[in-house]
Amino acid sequence: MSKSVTVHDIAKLANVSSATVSRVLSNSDYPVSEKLRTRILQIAEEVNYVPNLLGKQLKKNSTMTIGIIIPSIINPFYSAVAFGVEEVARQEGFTVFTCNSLQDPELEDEYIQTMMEKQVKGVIISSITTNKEKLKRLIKMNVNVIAIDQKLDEEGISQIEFDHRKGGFLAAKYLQGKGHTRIGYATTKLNRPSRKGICLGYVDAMNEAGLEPFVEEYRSDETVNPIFEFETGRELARRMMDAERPPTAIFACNDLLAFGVIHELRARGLQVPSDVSVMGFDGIDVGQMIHPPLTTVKQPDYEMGKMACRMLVDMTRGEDKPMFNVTLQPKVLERQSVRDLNG
Amino acid sequence: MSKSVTVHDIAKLANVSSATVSRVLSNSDYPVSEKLRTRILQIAEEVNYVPNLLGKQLKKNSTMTIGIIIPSIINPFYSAVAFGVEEVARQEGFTVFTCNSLQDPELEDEYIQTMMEKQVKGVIISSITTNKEKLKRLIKMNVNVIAIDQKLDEEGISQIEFDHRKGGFLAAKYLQGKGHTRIGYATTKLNRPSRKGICLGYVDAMNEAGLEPFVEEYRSDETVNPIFEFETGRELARRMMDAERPPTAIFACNDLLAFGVIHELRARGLQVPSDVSVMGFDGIDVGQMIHPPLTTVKQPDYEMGKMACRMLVDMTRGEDKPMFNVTLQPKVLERQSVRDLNG
DNA sequence: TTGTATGCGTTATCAT
DNA sequence: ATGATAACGCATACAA
Repeated sequence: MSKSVTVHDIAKLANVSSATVSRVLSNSDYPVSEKLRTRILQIAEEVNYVPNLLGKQLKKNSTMTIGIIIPSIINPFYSAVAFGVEEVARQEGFTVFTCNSLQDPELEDEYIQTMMEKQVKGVIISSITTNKEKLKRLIKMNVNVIAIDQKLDEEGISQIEFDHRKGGFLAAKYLQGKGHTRIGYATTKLNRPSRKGICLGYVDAMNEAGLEPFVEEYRSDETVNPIFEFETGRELARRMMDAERPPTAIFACNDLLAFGVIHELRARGLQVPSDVSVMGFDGIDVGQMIHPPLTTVKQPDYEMGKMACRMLVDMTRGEDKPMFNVTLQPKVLERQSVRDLNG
Repeated sequence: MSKSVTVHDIAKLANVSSATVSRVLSNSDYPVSEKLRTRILQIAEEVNYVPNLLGKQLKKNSTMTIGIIIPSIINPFYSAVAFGVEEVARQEGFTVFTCNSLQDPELEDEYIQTMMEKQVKGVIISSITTNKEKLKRLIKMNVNVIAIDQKLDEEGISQIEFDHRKGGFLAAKYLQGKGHTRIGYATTKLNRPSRKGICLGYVDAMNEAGLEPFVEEYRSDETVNPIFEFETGRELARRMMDAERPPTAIFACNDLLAFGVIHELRARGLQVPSDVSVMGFDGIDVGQMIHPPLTTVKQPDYEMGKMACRMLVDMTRGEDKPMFNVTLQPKVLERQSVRDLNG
């Protein structure tokens, strides 16, 4: 446990000032003679010099780190987002703190606080709190903030939105196009804008076609566990198929839920899609690994992460920060879980 | 973009010294009169004081941050590990840098370097490089290191191992117990100890039973993409079923691969498990969401993450660091993808 | 081209 | 109980 070597140590060894050492080792464009430069580099190499970024960052008042706050890295959707974020962060020389808020407002605020204290340059957040005080403080502290997934109407925050409503609309329209008229929507608690958006879009499409919406909502509060989503899907499918007029197609608010729906249908001896069609939402990878491959609405998770980080990095660079929001568009991923009732 | 407020600012406002302010705001046990304490706390509150951890950490030469280096957060197995790590880190007041090495030795070394420079207290790593020089430097720098998943025989590194070999053995034995004699093992490239371990265990069990091993290896180098694993599974299943004596049971080196195997079998009109049985390895959550629910060998991912972080935290505390390794034991998760050929 | 000296925000040591 | 000051490791304004 040797004390770590500093620029001063190297300065002594090289018989130069620490300023010169710093200039060399920090790749400053400040002129230093080749002779000294090589000598210093050599010594640094020999003694295994490792710069202490704490000192540098304190001095320059700038850390090359950002934070990402998401409900849970276990959720395939968010892990794809995080992967995208990290990819461009790495390319740009940033390191990223990953924070799982577990959908707990207190935890979320706690993490925001920590990010401030650790002096991150930016935060990418999927926020679920209703009280945005902490978040406003973040912005006041000159930390760049980008909201993803969950809409966040606060001044000074750029958004990467996803058009959930249009996604819901497209899904219902797609099912209608396949000849379905009795289309159910299975959703977890409608307590978040994204969920409401999908539902609204679905209802729009049903109304537009003169069809009666059939929404089944799981009211107990959600957790962060993929299996919970799966089980919720089973329960909702149960309820819907026990209804007086069961649907011929079930549209689920996310893919994991759709997996549960399919599971329950099969348990009842129903075939997907020949007996009942199922459609998901999100487009996670495993959707194409199950049987039947899940037709779903693609929400570009990985790309969303990359884009968010790209915007963040740009913001940290440009002095004049052009604020703008991006709205990503949904796309139907046509696979094999929907039956065509036409002809 | 107001300059952030420091202990000195507060000191001025309260007409006290910055030392006193620091003592109060850092919850020091150094005695400060109640009068001053409350006044300082009040002012800090009013001016929205946010401590700059950079200064504190530089001074104390200790950051409450750790790093986790894994191949890819997109892989459900590693995201579960990361989730576990983050959970206990949070409880213990640590923040975690998440790093995806993408199985690239250079990237891995780069991240190790960054972790050193950022002065993390510990690193949890699933290392795939053969050259462990950088890692040794880490240890010399007094950073605690815990190896997970991939074995790492270096002095000063604690390991959380998983008994892959026994896992492979158990799987083969399980299939044998169900009456299977022609059991194939489908694996990605056998270039990592963990994969070799599973294979060895499988071969052990086959030999022990006087059965002929049947290993099909995908030789091209793997990537980090779950879909790649899936496709690999399809390809391997194709090869195995095209063999002269196709197996009645296929054991895959991970669950995603098993998904691909099942997919390919179905594409050939074969039912799982009535025609061919399939067994996976890892026990990721989605395994129970597909059809049929996948029988597999559980590798305790989440618990592994928690345990690794717990050990790490303990190491950062205790002055005398008791080094020890943990070997987690495999367990067969009996679900419905294996047919019982007996009676 | 090189060196000196100061400060980033914090805490710890030593006086008072 | 409180204050003055130095120090953590680094980068930079200024002097030489």
